[in-house]
Amino acid sequence: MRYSYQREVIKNIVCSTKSHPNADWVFNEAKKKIKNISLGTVYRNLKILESNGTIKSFHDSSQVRYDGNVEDHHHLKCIECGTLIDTDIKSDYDREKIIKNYEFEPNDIEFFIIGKCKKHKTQTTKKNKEL
Amino acid sequence: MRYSYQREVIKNIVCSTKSHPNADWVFNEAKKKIKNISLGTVYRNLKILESNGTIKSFHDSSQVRYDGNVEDHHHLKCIECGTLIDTDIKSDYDREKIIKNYEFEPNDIEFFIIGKCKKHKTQTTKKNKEL
DNA sequence: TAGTAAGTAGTAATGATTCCTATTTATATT
DNA sequence: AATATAAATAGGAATCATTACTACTTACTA
Repeated sequence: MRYSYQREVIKNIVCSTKSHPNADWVFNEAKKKIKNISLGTVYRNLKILESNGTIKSFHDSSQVRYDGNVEDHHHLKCIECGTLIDTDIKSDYDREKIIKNYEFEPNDIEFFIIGKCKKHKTQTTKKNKEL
Repeated sequence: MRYSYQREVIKNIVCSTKSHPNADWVFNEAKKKIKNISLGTVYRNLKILESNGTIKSFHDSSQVRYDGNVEDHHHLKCIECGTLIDTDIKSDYDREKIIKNYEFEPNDIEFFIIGKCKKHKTQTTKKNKEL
């Protein structure tokens, strides 16, 4: 693959944030470095970087989000503000059972814990914790 | 809420299939019963039925899919053909750890096992099973 | 240092979903 | 039963994320 400055910039943007940005956010950041970069270039390179294994992606409601952290990890998602929080949570499932019962070859999992973040959790929950 | 024949038809369509349909599929099925039903009506009623708790929804790449099975269950998703298979798999995570370490109030999880279905799994996997 | 194929900018097209509005309809009230 | 009215609908326009297209530019090769 040929070198491209645009791709280099895009990679650095995604890999230096923990904000799980979408293409549009990356595009706006990239414009700060390359005034006339095009949105199509951003989309194309995000895909290339993903297929490279340089970054990861996941679907968040109607958008694709990118993650420079390629280590195996899962996310907490706040239903109030949409914030995605990195965790070191391991999720567990019975791999052998899936292979056996469903004749399915599992490769990967998509796992999100949906709820309310620190800022948005209810008083009730806070109280319950204290009880 | 006022009765609507359109909503009744839409509910029955979603609740009588295990195909995890998107709005467009439901629309086409509904047209068989109501020739001039509009796509907007389908979208609106799917949302209503979901907020009702009558059906569930989840995001599958760029689309929303609906599920008439409201029991707690997870899905296997084939990367080759996109098929979504219902399972009775339980996924496990450390709820207390999330509350404590991340000050997060978990309500729900989204869990997909990604891989290859019976029709598309590799010979390698089949062999490995036999070893 | 020129040739060429990969990459880009800019813009048009697409596909899923939502929005808008005039018309229709379920239902509550005479 | 006839009427009023607010909710629901059909049909089409608008939106938003993403992809496709194409003429131009650029990294790399010989």
